[in-house]
Amino acid sequence: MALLQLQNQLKEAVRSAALELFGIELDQIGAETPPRPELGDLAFPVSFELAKLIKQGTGAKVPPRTIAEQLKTKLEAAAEVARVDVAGAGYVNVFFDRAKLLSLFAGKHAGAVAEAPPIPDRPKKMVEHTSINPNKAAHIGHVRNAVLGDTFVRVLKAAGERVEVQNYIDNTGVQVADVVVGFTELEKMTLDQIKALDASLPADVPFDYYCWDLYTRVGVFYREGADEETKSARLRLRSDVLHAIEAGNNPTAELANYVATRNVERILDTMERLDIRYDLLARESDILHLHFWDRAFELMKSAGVIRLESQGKHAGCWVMPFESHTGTDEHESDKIIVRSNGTVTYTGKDIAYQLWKLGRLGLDFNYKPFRSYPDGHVAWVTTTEPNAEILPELPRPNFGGGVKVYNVIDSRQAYPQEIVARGVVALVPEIGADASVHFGYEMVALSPAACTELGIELSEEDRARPYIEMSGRKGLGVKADDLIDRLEKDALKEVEARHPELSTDERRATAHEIAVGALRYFLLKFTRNSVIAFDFNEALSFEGETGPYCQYAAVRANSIFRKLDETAIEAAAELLRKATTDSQTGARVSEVLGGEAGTEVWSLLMLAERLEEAIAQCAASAEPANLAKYAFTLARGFNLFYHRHRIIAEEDEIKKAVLIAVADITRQRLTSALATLGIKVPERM
RNA sequence: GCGCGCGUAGCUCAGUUGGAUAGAGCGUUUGACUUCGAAUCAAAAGGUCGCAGGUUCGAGCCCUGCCGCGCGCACCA
Repeated sequence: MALLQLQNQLKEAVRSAALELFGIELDQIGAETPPRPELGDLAFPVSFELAKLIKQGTGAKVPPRTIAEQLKTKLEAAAEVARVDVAGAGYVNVFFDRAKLLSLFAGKHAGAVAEAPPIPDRPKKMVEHTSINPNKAAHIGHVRNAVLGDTFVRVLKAAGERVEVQNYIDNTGVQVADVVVGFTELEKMTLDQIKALDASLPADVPFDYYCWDLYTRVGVFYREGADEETKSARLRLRSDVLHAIEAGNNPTAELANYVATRNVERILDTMERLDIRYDLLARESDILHLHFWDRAFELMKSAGVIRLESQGKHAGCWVMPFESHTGTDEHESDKIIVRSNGTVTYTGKDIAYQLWKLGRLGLDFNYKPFRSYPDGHVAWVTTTEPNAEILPELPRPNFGGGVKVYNVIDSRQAYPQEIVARGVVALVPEIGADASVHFGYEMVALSPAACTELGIELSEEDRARPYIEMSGRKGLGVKADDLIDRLEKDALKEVEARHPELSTDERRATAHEIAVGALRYFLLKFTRNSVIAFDFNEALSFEGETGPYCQYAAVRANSIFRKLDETAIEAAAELLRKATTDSQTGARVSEVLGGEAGTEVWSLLMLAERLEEAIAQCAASAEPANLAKYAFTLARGFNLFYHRHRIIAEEDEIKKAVLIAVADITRQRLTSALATLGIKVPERM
């Protein structure tokens, strides 16, 4: 039995006791962990609520402590419960039978949490993340998006959900058009020349890096060094390119497609370094050419979700009424979906796409494989070509049609996201208002110190700010690959100093895992709505509350078991099982787990056993930082335990068995928690 | 102007649907490697939880007002 089951059992006991004693039906029973282990293993603050309900029902004022006393006797009946205390103003504190619980937990292979198989009939959840404009390299702000999304996917999977991961490719946007203008106007290049350039670029300036610089140069080209007439001619150039891309089937569109696809490939390479993968790349050009919008437009018109304005400043536009934002003189409250020139806005396209994700559009993409990962997983991409996917050896999954969609998009887009969600729910009310979730997060900004380090000159105004926003347009930002390279270099230096006996490949692999652990943890330890003011020292640290700290704890634990006899774990479990029948052994185990030192060991076990709870809570709250904190707390607990006890040298057989069991459970749970965060545990570090 | 978010230790941040003595990391000071790995551990110092009211057995958390900061409010994507 797992701890979670035991908790649920006790909650049921509280529920039936409340019904029996007071005739009150409790719908939700809160159970919490007491602030200090001396107070117990599980606390029910339920007496306070019952006191309130009794007063409401009968008018009788019953002190919470009196209620708690009555609940106490009911809970003490459970076999796993050693005793129950009433504490404070009326807490019901449960103390478990430590020896009994340890014997229940020991020797099992509990590490399978991260690979919990999805339940096949489970309705599918969709997570869209990354969605970087494919016109330049990814920066750390993009990585925050991808790491949050990928981690949340892992959390959902660990909680037994079926999940589909999508990456939206806006390959027809102005950003791509800008880079195309850069190639054709600034570089005067043809598609063949671009391909030749791409093939000849040095390793330290890959295609997406080249585009990064070109993109900023185009920005300057539009804005500076020319008279107004020339500038507006240049901007016309941009909109001509944009239209050509949208229309498709012309040389400009072909060139743009090459640029976008190459950038997507490079971005996927970057993400793969961080163990981030996708099931489907959904391209905007395909949404356009397969007429998803036309269908959505018809649906919206016939449902009366949008209306055609005949007068006012929005005359000729199709708008969606949006009353929650009161209109002012400057800003209308209605949201334009179709412009007066007949073109659709981004929001309109997004509604169509969101409908498809939820299986409510009545149209589908065509698909073809885009890339295969080493383990055989395939990321597919949408296409307009019919039957493109017919490859008998590669069965295609069914994409789309989820019951719930999480869009990982930064919180600046809260307003457009709200409109999309409302539009969708207005069209298909039966899916419910919570089918579209904006999984928002704050941006990664640069600290003034980071800017200085990057050699970025700041204006006086910017220097006074707490942080400076990154900008792809201005080329202001830390490229993801650069940061990963630097982390790997730093980690490699440490590994080389500590483990000269390892081969070059092993050292490099270890350094890579440490670098990934450091970066992923750094981006996950902040809650979603906290702005990360990026600081190199903090991000490059391997000490304190970091990924490597957590990895290190697991590595140390593993090294104990590498040195122990292979049968030690099973032998320890056997001895602990004996303790449940043999009263003398049982008393000794209780003694080892008692007292101040024993309570510390016991607390670690309790914490480790709360992994499922932590994952479930993380899935429900959609806050990956919760799990990151849990992993760190568990690692910290283990490091203390490690320091206090010598397992291999322990002479007391019973104590050794207890220590082995607790250390084994802890390392399994820690490894599992880290895996769910996308962090691996190296052999040595 | 309206909407959203934030304000907690010197700094960066947590704080579990309102719950017990508000917690971490970094930094500072001090101590611990002859032991299963010191990327570690222990100890100390550090708080008017922005301000003022309110709700109740109980508020960092909920409500109201104010102050400060950030973001958003396009026939841009």
